[in-house]
Amino acid sequence: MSVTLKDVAALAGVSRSAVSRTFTEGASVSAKTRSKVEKAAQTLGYSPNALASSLTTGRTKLIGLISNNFHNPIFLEVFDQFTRALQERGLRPLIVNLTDETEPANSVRMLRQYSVDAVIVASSTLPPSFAKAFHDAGVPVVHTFGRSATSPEVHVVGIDNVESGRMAARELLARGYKRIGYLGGPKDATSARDRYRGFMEEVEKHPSIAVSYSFADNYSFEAGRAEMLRLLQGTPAEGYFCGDDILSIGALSALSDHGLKPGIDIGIIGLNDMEMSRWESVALTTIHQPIKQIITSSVDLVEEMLKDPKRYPEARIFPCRVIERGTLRPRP
Amino acid sequence: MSVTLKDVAALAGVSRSAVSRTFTEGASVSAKTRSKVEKAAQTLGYSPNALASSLTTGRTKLIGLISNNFHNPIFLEVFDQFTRALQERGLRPLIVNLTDETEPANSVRMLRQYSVDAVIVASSTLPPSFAKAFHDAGVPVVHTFGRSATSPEVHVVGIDNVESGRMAARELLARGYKRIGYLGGPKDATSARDRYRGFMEEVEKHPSIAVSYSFADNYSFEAGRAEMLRLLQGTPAEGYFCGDDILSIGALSALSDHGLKPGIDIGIIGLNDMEMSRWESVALTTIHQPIKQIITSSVDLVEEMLKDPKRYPEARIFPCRVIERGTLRPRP
DNA sequence: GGAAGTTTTGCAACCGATTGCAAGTTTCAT
DNA sequence: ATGAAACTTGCAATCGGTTGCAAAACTTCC
Repeated sequence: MSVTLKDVAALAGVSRSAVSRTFTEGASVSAKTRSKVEKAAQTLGYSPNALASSLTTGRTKLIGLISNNFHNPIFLEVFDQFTRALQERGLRPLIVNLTDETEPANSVRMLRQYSVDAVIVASSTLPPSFAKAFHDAGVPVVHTFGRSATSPEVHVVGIDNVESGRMAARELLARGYKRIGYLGGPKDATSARDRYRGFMEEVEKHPSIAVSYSFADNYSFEAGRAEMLRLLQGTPAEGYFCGDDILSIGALSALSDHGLKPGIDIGIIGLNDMEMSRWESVALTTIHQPIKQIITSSVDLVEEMLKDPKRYPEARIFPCRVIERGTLRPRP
Repeated sequence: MSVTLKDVAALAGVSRSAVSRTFTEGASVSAKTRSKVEKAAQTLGYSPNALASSLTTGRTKLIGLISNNFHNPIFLEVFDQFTRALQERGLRPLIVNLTDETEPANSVRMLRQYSVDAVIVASSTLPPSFAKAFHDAGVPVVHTFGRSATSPEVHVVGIDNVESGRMAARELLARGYKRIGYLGGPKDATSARDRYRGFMEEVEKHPSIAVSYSFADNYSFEAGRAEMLRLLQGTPAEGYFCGDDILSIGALSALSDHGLKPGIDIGIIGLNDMEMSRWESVALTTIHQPIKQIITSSVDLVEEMLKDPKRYPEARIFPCRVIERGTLRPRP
């Protein structure tokens, strides 16, 4: 069927080793054989079977990319960045869509069957234990957007979620909001909990401030909208920190239903700064999470681990910053 | 390092063949050996190396998934559906992000190196020749969202883009718009051209109707917005068919800048019916493209091709229908 | 020209599985 | 108990490559 090493060797009149060597970086071949081989390979249309070679080399260049955020548009950006960053380095993403399950066992088994060189868990909602399961199975792993504090056994790249919560609280307070609220992602997501913690920590320094909180069912437009609609049935706060831009946009939609103007009637600050938040019709004031840097750094880290799988675990934390748009009242 | 067939065989006290056979469907093993092997495998934590077995079986269950639409949110839905559908059937998506190139040679080579069993080209902008390159290289291929008419050599699953153009035109005419326009995707995308063709074909039956057209730079919010802003500098038409929901949403944003109300001042009809179009703040009237059915059918087709790689090429065309929301004036 | 040093080459074993074949074991009817 | 038929099993070759090792082929230098 397809053309193999042997065919090329035969045509070029050399041994199979010679052919193998012309296709492996830094192997010893004379210019003469190399050119003979290359010509033969050319005419036969040969290209080496990466999977076969992985058998002996132990490297597949396959990287498992696991996620469960398929309803948050930010993830398209994340996907785009990841696939590109991996491709640029000659690595191949093998996707796992975890939409309905959070049990690592299956994914671990499957990814081991395919001998992935490493795994990237790209999710802010999966627990550290999920990533750790790969580590325990001997698979190098990076948890991007993961929780840093409590997972010393696994590489984590992302932001300090607690600090981002504080930052949001400070921002709302600086704008003079007196009754503020946290509208977070799903209660069991580490990111939602950490942001909550930071937010509360900061607010509690100011006893005069009234604070409330609630958690949406997941990081999605619908969940954000539903939660804000619920809040609007009672007495809403003056300003909200929504734990993610997509929640914010859902919340904005709820406000609009009630004829409320964001930034005027009710303040909203999000987190992520996704493309959509920049749209003029959205103009969301938000905390910028440096997605691109986080992803590049994650892939860098993956490469490091390919060289040294026992690399000492590390947390790479990137700072966030507030992006001023139109959904908070101006600072006084 | 990792535990292999041999280790299990040794522990279970049987030959390697016996182990292999207990792990392959429908092979001949006695209940006794099977249980011995399973126990040994259990204690060792063995699971077969899919790549090694692919060497002899010639099947990897790896499916190349190629796309270039990483700036259209619809693609997140597409991605979600594809990865799930493949997973459910025990197939593994190997992603290729084609953002900057349209030259098939590289992708073909790479995917052949990884011995993918088949390739799915998920793009409405790549030409039929792109998909054909895989066919020519002997790789089974399905072009999802591809152009059906002129590519008899490759399986295509999608909609009839020409007909969708006609449908849009009929809808605008039925609402009594007298000056209508097509705001399409990139000029070199087959989908944009076919929709244009159908649109014009239908309009030309009505000589009294004034028609105009233009093409956005790509299928993105920014491109749609930019193009509509440009149109608004002159004398815009009364109703537009935007060749994709994301273009429509970009266009809506432009209208809003000019204080124009969609459905009242200017009509907009999109195509796709993506999640976002259902958001109350968007409420886009659009032509529903049955994404889920298209994707399921594509993966079905992939499975068929695994059984019979020489399967006679087929176009699977799914009907669309208009979804009435708020961006067209009501039918009289 | 020849010794020593450096490169290049092919052989053969190996990576982790599968599978045709023949020998060994069961089953079962007689 | 016997023989034929049906299952199981292990051997050994194979899939498409890589790589350590020793032999062969070049260089270099005197």
